[in-house]
Amino acid sequence: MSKRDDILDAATHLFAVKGYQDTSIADISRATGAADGTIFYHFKNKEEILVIILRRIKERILAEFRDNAAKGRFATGLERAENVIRFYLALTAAMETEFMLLFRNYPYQLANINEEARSDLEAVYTCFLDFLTEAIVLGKADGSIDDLPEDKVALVIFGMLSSMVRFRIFNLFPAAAVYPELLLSCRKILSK
Amino acid sequence: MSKRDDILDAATHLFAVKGYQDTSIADISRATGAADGTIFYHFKNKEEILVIILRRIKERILAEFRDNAAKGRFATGLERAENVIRFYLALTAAMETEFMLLFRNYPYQLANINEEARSDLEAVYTCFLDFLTEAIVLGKADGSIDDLPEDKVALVIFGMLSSMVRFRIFNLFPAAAVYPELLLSCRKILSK
DNA sequence: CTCCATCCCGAGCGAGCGCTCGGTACAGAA
DNA sequence: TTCTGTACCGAGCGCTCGCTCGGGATGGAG
Repeated sequence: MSKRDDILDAATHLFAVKGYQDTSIADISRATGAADGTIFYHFKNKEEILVIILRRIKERILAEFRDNAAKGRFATGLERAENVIRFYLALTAAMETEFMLLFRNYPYQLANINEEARSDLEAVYTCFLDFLTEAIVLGKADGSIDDLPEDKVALVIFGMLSSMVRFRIFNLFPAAAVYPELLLSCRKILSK
Repeated sequence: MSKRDDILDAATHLFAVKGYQDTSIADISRATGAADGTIFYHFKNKEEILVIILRRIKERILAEFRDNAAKGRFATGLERAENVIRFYLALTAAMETEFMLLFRNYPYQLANINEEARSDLEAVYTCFLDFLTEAIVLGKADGSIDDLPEDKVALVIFGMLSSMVRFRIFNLFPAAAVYPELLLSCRKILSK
């Protein structure tokens, strides 16, 4: 493992757990054994570290979603939609640290002033919303899903899911215990 | 208006819009015309400003919810639940700045090390959840709401609502356009 | 008037921050 | 062997931050 990767991994963890602003360069160098100077040899500044981390996260999430979409075969649009939902929940559990970072405020503040960060964050959200919207369109066509504006319903469901994940990751509520009701609620919203 | 209130108002706005960490004492003094020293005459440190702001927000939100509950008369539990939901959406619009602050990460970080902040934040969430849970229990009894664990369903609905409000407040998605579908979804989840 | 409390001011402190820069170590090419 | 490029180090610079402190203005009580 190269020092550069060490730095990215440690920074990902620290930015997620402590937050970007509360993580100093000294924190990262302490966590990696690298000197301050080494960090600025590999990255032009602190902001660039976060931008590159967001890029890595985006690429991994998009790849995972494409993988999942490629291997699934479903009889109805509703089943496809439920697969996307369950996959999102599983992915947020498997990539807990990464989603913790995505659920923080700072990346969105950065997105306002950094074009790369903005497009990467957008891609992550669009990815899930697109797959879900696509499934809803199929379901409306085959009659398994209620006839409602697909992008709006997708956004409502996305909000519901991401809130539960946020609650779970930040230990605000025992949200994992609610997953059965969560899936049931999604089914109620989608079906006629 | 006393200088102390000026400081609290300006700090509320700045903490909400820029974030706690990105707001310096100098920012607050510039916004109020008060000197740095004046701020530390009224508050023992920067953290205390936020703690007092959270206390004020909690008290106002709890009062609003109690007001709403006191004046409402509803035939069914479902109608009562829908009133709570609509009231939450109206309140978040009326107190946009305050909810923007509540949706930031820092207050929760603070809650981990400050008992007052923790209990105030908890009270805000418990307030909404309690009113909604109560309505669901009534609805289950009178048959207007499906027989599901009331606290879990309340949490799912709360998540859905708060996500949409967050999307709207931070301009992430055009979430206000989704409010009709949001209410429809709540009804679908609650009814049999 | 004096005295005291309250409110406010702003220069300046020490600490911590992101970042620079002169330097070292070492591997492979010439 | 010398040269060159890559990786890494850590002292320290310049700056901003939260916060302190000595003092000034005002107003009511004695």
